[in-house]
Amino acid sequence: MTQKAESTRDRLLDAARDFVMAKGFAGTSVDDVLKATGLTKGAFFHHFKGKADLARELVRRYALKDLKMFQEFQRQAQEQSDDPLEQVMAFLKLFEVYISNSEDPAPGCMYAVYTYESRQFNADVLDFVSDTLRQWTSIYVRMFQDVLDRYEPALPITARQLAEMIVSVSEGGLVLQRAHGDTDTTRWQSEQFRNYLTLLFPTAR
Amino acid sequence: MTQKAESTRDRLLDAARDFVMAKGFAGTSVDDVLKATGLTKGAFFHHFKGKADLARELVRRYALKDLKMFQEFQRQAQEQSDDPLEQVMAFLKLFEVYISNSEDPAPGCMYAVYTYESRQFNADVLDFVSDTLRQWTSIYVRMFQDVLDRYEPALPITARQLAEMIVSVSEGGLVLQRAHGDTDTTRWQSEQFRNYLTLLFPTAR
DNA sequence: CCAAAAATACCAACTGGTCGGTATAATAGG
DNA sequence: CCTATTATACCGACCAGTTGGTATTTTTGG
Repeated sequence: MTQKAESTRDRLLDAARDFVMAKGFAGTSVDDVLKATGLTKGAFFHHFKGKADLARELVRRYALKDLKMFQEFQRQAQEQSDDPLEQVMAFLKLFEVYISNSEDPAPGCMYAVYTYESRQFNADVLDFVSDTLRQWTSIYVRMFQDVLDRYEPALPITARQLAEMIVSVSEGGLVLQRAHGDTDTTRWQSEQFRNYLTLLFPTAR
Repeated sequence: MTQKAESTRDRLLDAARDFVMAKGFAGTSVDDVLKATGLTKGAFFHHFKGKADLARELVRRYALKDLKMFQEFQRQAQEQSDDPLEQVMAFLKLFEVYISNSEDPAPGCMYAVYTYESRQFNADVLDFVSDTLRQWTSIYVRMFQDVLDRYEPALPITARQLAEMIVSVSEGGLVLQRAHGDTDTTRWQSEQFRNYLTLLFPTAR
């Protein structure tokens, strides 16, 4: 068999992810996950020390996947152009396509779930979320720094400010998208942000 | 007595709000609220049909307060200037001050809590959240339409696009603010958005 | 105006069910 | 056979919600 069936651990994590993104972490019971996977307590507590351990592994796996995806987007953006601003634009477009093509009926960000249920989690898990968001931001910081190194902005602005703004816009877009049941609010917001960049760097092109 | 002590119902709602904003709705038990208020089951189920009823009343009260606050901000902004763009700027500044002066250690938006725990709530509650967010947006739409009626934007853009962007930025700012334990991320993001407006409407002033 | 009646507000104890978690037994693969 | 994995059975704590009751306030009718 070239492709082994999904491991029990991964089946548990996948099911847990779906429940957590729909009902929150506290709203997701271990029994929910077991019913969805057809497994039993024995399997669950063999793979996870407890529900808190599930929380940690869940967000760690989510962060790993996200990071890989962003690195892939960055790679594709870099091969599309040598211009740093065009690379940022390409990166954002890849992100937009990814979000609006999600087959998930109610996509969202797991970090947002964790931060809005913050008292459910250990400090180390919350620190991990905070750190990972900073890491996500710093990917953008590097990209925008390259832009600022080449082009003069129309307003005094730092790479960090721009990076934090697109992260913020993305998170907010996902909240609104979920609230309204859209598939394209986040993409729309990202496009708006690209408009802003166009105005900020008029010397480009 | 000129000022009656806070009603039992309001005490329950206040305590519930604090718990929900810290642990989520599913993570908040009725007993949590009762322990915090010193009340008992009898009082709770006298004032609310059940936990679902609490959810509804909680978000309705939140929306009412928010709406009043925004109307007050709008009133103050209008009396500060006759220029529609300056009014928007003043409104945003009032919002920024409000968010970063919040005594709440982890402020946030209740609508975000509800949308990220969406499967915990009845359809009518979720519809209410969606409608209220749209209402919030449309306050901005009216303000931006006044701006567009007077000034030519540097890029073709609609009032709705701008309105949805500032709502999105606000929601996202609150997520990041909670994640990092800041008090000023949201204010920072709103300032960025004002930069964008400055670039968009260069003919102003 | 006053007392009977009724509605309101709250309490303490309890119920059936679900929660996360454990102990142990069965099963399976190298 | 032996170890990793999964199933079964069970536990105490906690969950939302119910019950029966008691003050307190409001309404009503003579």
